[in-house]
Amino acid sequence: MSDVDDTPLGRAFRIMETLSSHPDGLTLSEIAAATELVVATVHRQLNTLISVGAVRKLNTKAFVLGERMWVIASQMTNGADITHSAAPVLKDLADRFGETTFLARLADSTVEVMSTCTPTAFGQSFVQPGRGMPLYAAATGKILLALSTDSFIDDYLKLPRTAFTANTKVDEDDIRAEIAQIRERKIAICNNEFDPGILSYAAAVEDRRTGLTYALAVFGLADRFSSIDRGTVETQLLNAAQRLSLSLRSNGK
Amino acid sequence: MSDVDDTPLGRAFRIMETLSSHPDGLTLSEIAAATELVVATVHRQLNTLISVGAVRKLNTKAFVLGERMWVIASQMTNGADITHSAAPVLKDLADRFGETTFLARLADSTVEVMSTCTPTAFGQSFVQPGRGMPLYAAATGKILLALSTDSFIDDYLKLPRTAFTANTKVDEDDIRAEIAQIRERKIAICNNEFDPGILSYAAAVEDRRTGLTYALAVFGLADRFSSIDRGTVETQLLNAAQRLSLSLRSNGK
DNA sequence: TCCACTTTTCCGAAATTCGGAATTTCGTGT
DNA sequence: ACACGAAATTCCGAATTTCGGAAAAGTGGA
Repeated sequence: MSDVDDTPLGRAFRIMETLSSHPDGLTLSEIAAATELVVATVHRQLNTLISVGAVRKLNTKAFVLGERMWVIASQMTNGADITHSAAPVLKDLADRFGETTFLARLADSTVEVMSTCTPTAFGQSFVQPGRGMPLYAAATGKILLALSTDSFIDDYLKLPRTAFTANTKVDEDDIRAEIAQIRERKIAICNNEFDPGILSYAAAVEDRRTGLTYALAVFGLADRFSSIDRGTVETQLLNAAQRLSLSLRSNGK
Repeated sequence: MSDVDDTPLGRAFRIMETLSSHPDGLTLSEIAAATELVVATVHRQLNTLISVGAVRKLNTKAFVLGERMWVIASQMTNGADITHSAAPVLKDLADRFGETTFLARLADSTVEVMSTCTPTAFGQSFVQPGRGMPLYAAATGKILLALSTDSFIDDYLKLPRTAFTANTKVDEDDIRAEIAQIRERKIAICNNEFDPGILSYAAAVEDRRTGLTYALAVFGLADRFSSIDRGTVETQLLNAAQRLSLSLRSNGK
């Protein structure tokens, strides 16, 4: 529309802008009409946008913004949309077990806690949003590490480690063995390995829009929390993670 | 990095991706290093990105993602980040007056309520998230309309209007007069003009990142709510809007 | 099958980008 | 104030990419 938009990049942005307000996708001709661009141009632009991952083609007819744009948007908003979708899930889980729950992600080789939820009518949380937990000790760290690429794991394991408690696993072989197990069971457990006296479980949440994975975790004093059957916790947690993952698919308001 | 990224668009995306994870900005040479691109290329790309509004230059040294990207990100996430920042402000206001508060935006010529907050320990809300209110009757509608461009207002006033109550202003001159007043006072009031028996106040929240404006509103039964001094409500509301607007500047975690 | 519409392909002209190298500006220490 | 090294900006010919009208191919309904 504006004069500065009459450049290759400007046209690409006009298209992306149009797609951004149509989550269900638009067809080639609809995009051309909305952007006031020539059909052939839109067609070519869409293909280059697709080739860099900024746009995705749905059912051979509709186009939507692609993974690359979602990753950028997620970064820009600090994952606000995921935090948003996660709130009810965190609350549900917290109330179900009477323990603190939280959502975390990988950032610069450490765990960044994005949001937490304490069971209604209960004291304050042990984890504060922010970053800092290592990937080899806390449950969230373990699950995030286990689901990373092998090359990332290799690099990470070259870094030095600290034994936070007597239970902390610092030996590379031990950690690799646990990673294998976590990959199979889809659940990570941390019993007295990071914070003394604390037991926590974590499951992965897959964001299909960005390809990024997050960790959903429950967290409590071992004395109290270990009285709840382990299988029950795991099932509920996996269930919640699944639910959250699905709710991210079409970014339902 | 990838082979498909060796195209003009791919390079632009590499740069935007890099900037997305550095909210405080990066210098030209830092970007060049991070993206593994030649400095001259990054320099040129940044200029074209700036010319389309995708990137903004800070203090003559640092670059950050620009308005255009924020608008797109905001659209993609359905304003999740604003909703997120607004939550505490909404809650504070709601508790202060004991009335329902909400955040809304303009969408397709109607008001879309993004999130609501009822005072703690009180019944349910009158407004449900979703869309539908007209721009000439509800307080949120009025403020959003008043702050739109003149051409938008002209177009909008050509549409037909309905008198929801005996107080609804439907005459074009009346509406234009009120718009002028709202622009000056920065506050819109709706007393019994849309929902019968309801009094509401709305103020504008400016999102400097996107250039978009949102409406922050308080909402209550006229019988009860009108007992609170009008000046007090307006001051508090403007104050809250200001606070929210500032918290959007640097998207603090 | 025919028709109307949408999508894809073609292609020469025009615009944009690339990046090495030269030039200018900026920040600092003396 | 002056000099020096790093960062930013400008230059420019070669190479790549884009543009959009027009033709061809594909789609779906009557």
